[in-house]
Amino acid sequence: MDWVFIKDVKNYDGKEVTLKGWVYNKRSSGKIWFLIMRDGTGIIQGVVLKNEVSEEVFHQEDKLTQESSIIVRGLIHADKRSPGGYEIVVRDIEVVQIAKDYPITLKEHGVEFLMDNRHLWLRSSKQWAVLRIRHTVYYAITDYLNQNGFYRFDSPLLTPNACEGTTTLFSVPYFELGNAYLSQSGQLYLEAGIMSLGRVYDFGPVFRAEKSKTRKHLTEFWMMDAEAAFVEHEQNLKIQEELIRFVINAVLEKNPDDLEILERDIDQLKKADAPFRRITHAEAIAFLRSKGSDIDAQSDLGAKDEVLLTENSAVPVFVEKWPKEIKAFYMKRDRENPNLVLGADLIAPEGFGEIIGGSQREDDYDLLYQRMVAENMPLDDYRWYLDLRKYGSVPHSGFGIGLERLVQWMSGTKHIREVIPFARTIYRLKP
RNA sequence: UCCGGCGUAGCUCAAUCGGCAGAGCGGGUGGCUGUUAACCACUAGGUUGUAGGUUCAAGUCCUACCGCCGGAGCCA
Repeated sequence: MDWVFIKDVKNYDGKEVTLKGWVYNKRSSGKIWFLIMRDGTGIIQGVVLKNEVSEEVFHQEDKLTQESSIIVRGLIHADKRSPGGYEIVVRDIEVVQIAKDYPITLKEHGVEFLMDNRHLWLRSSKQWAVLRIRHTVYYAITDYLNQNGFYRFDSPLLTPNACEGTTTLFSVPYFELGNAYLSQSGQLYLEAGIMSLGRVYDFGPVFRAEKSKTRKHLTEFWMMDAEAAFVEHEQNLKIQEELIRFVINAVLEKNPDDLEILERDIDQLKKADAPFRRITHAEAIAFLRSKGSDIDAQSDLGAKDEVLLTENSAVPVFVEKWPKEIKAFYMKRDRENPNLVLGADLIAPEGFGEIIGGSQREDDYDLLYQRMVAENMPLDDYRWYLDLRKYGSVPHSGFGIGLERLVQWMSGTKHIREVIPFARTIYRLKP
């Protein structure tokens, strides 16, 4: 008898199969009982009839508890009364292990309890759906890049210094060399990579030791950094837009069931697959002031500002051309206005906030050097980075996507801790 | 780090003005042949976060501490 995955049972209508998985729920009614089981690929209802199975199998109902592991054999058939449209008429149930006192019920639970039991919470249907969407987003990003001439280039996670110098880094003892720091971005290394491979990306965990305490921050999160030689600001934005729209379409195509489990408004995602809006930072400030904000002209955008800027927009919004003072040292100056840099943040609609930060990079040795001196950066540690402007410097651009932010938006998840298997936040390191 | 809030059964919560600690879920026992977070009956389950204080009496009021949640800043 074939072992099949629940997602494939529709191909086995009228056939006997074996399913392997876990008890999700059960309902009994005297001489008939229903077994809801899941196997990682889907969920299906089993029907156990008293006069069609042995006494022993029928009385498994007494023993089976939520999340007990089981192997079920039976006949697949379509039935409208069954959730999912198919069910298995059970012939035999083999118990692998009986779960005792599984703590997470199908009722409501609090955040702290669920996070303490994250290792089990992952099995719940909404968490399962989010993880499947995360998988799609991850592979859609790399598919797009691989199809567009980007090579995967793995940046180091242990680094001698801050990438941007501003945020706090986690430090770890490093033999005789003092402290190493966990990377907060592989970008600078990617800039070396493009001089070899032309277009490169990395995709891995990065670390921020800031005591951020919001629904969009993690101390460990996954970032995809891409970098491309001879690509300037305009083309940089074009690549970003194509990539994000590629991801939207992948999720809509591959995860309709998951979006439904999450009660995600699919129309919102469909509407976002259209040309993105673009405004300059100065226009953003003017707009926010017209809405009653007293935001400073040299100010970064706060969470509320991001919401205001996108509240009437179905598509993501690029905010470009920022005052150089509030952006990183490596961003290239705007030829038309030396007080601005050619950077852009991409803000997702529906209040999900910034999902991409990118820029054209400064490729002029002297300008970069001056800027680094002005920021008191340890030049010795960045000699190699300056070298890139000495030996065949080219215009180039890049951007970084926060995977969890993007998954948050795609899945419509309110808090970022639910879109990564095991969230690391300021007050949580377990499980 | 700052501002605000919450800690009561395994879980989610209730407990009026300070006056006998309770319900649903989950567990256990029994019933039911098409259930959809099934339902019905019965049942076990408590150091009210910790330490002090006020009071005849504290889950409730006061102080400190601990834990957590939400938000801000910073960023992806």
